[in-house]
Amino acid sequence: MKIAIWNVNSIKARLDHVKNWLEQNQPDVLMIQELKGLDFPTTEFETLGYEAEAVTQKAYNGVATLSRHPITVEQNALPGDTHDEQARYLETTINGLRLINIYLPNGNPVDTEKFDYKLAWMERLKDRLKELRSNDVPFAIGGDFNVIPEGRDCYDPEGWQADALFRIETRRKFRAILNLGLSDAFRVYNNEDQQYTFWDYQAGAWPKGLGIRIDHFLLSPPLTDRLQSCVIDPKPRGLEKASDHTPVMIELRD
DNA sequence: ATGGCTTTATGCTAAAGA
Repeated sequence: MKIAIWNVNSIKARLDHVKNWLEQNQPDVLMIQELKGLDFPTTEFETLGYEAEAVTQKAYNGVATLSRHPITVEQNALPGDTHDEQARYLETTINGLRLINIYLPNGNPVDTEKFDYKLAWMERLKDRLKELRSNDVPFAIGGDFNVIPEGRDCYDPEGWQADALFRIETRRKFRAILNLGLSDAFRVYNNEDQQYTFWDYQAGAWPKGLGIRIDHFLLSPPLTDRLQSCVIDPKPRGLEKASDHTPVMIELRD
């Protein structure tokens, strides 16, 4: 089973890129982040053989899960705060697998409530995943975590130190989530440094190769044991009118 | 660079992203 993630930075602006990528890569599931609008083009994907479930809001955020197999929606918001209106979480069951699609808050600037919201969101996420682990529900969680796990996952660790994506508080929360027994799928078979999923639009970051790794799959133990590969596909970042993120895809053995 | 681009909003500038 092939499962992919991609922060598309507006599904409207990136529709053709996403359709082309689906046709070329044929994943069973694609979890999309940053839809950036209320409308989701469901029928465009049905034409390609994908069922779609989307959680959207006006202008910002938004996540959608596309699947060749039937989708059961388990949660369309992260439990733990009924006042949280932001469209960042979609938990589904597909082919008997619990697949969680997240767009974790950015958190900048760090001296504002945005950073507090990020850390609180990560704490709620840990609670939810802990619950699934306690109930022995195997799961894969994927998406834009807005977390640089280690210094080797960015081009300039010193320069990123004060940023919400690499602050020590952020990495501690990320580690606490991993310590539920999850694995960073990319690191199961790949020990290379400077492997990125995002390159800024500004300052020639893409042509200079200055990126960060912030889009991740975390797997619970039974799925880690089934992991065959986890690959970053940098090609879409080089297209005209590209998203600033590029897809990551895992393959699980039957 | 105190964000150099990019996108959404019912716009003619602001907000957000990372």
